[in-house]
Amino acid sequence: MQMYSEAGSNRGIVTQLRAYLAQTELPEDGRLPPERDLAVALGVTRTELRKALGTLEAEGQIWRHVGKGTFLGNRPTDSLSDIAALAKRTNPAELMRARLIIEPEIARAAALTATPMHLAELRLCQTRTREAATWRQYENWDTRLHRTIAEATQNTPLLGLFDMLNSLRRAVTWGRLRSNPVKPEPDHHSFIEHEAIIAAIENRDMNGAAGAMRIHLQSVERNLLARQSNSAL
Amino acid sequence: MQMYSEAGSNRGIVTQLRAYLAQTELPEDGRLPPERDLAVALGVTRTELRKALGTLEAEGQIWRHVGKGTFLGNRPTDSLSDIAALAKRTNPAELMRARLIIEPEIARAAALTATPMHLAELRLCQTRTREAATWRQYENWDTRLHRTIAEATQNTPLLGLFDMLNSLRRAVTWGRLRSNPVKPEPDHHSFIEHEAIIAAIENRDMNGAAGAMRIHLQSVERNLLARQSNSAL
DNA sequence: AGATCCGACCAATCTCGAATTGGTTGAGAC
DNA sequence: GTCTCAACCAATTCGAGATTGGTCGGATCT
Repeated sequence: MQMYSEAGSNRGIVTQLRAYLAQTELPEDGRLPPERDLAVALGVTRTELRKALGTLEAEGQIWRHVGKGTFLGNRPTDSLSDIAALAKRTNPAELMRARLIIEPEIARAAALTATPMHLAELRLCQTRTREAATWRQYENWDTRLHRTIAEATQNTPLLGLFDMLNSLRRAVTWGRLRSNPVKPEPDHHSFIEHEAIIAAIENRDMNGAAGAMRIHLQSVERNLLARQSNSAL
Repeated sequence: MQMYSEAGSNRGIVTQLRAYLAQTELPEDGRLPPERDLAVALGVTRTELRKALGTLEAEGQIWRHVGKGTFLGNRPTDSLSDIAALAKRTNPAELMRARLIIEPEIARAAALTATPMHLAELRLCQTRTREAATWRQYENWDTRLHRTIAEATQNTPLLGLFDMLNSLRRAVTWGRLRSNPVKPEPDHHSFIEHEAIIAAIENRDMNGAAGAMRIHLQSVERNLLARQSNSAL
């Protein structure tokens, strides 16, 4: 707990610092010189300078970080898509909720913008998942199917969001082994559900695509929960 | 263009390599030894080994990258949320489409899960945007308002997606100056629209929140397009 | 001849220690 | 007491050297 005198030379140094910032050409990233150099340049003590910088920081004019430096403007959002950091603070259930919110809307958009090329790719993926000899192969084609839907939106940011969700999924699920070593059953629920999604996209049925995707993800969610509760075996 | 003989010793080395991969304990990340070491370990030439690795890569069993190494499994998706790279391949219009797809759904989820704390924060942001003396301040509180809505979903992955969209927005819009130096008008369209969003969330009206957010973003979009077409002035 | 082996080189990437930077503490000057 | 100064701390960045997959040309073997 520190009382500011606010009447001493502090005020003067703050204005001096403001003047410096106003007249000095800063580099691209808005970084200003290190405290040690800046103190010499302004002819003040580092202690004094730091007090002034503290004032400016409290005002939100600048932000500082150890090892990085002092910067002009607003601190960039910290949690910017660091997959690993994000994965530690979440869990499969929460991730599933996010997927249930996002992916149906992606499917809806895809129904509007998918090209014949995308439709052909979807059909290929569907065939390959049915033919898959191992779970590994199945998951590869399943992943590709879902990503093709995201590509079909022809929207780069949306595709980026989808990839982020996917990376998260891998990071969160990471280390878990699939309990069932055999290949997927021919009547695996995903086949029918995938078919519904693809059909809706082919028919330009936006609501249908979103609904089918939601049903599919809910089915996957149920499967996930069941597998978790069985893991005690 | 290279013709594979496919009948020579190549086949044998591929199987030898498969056996090695099957029986060897690989590190966590699925990385296998450098080609030079592996060639010695298997008692074959690097040229031969590389031919076999090429076959496995064509089959999708492994993937390689200069400086990194050779890895088992599928190559991780390249476009994994690299904001800067993503920003170069998109544009404000496309980004706006993505926001129109995602953010209403976030608002919908927020209406279900927002706590009194979140509601208070939203009210604070709304007040501050009205009081803002400069566009800079206005944008700070506007950004915080939208982020609070994302926080209100209490879903970490969803918040991560929102932050990614936000980072993208800053990166894409980067360098553009606001043409109007004065503070926002008291009847700025955002005030009413924000009010509608917050009210819907307070009333737990999920459809209302999603709709209000959609209307708001469409309004922002119109404003953006108008400003772009005026930029010739 | 033709394929193969071998060494060398290249560019992308990783590694890891040294330098830089904001934050903190304690002794000493005023 | 208050301020100054130097030293130290931990987070971060920087940079030279080592690694690694990819490529080329001459030597070697069949």
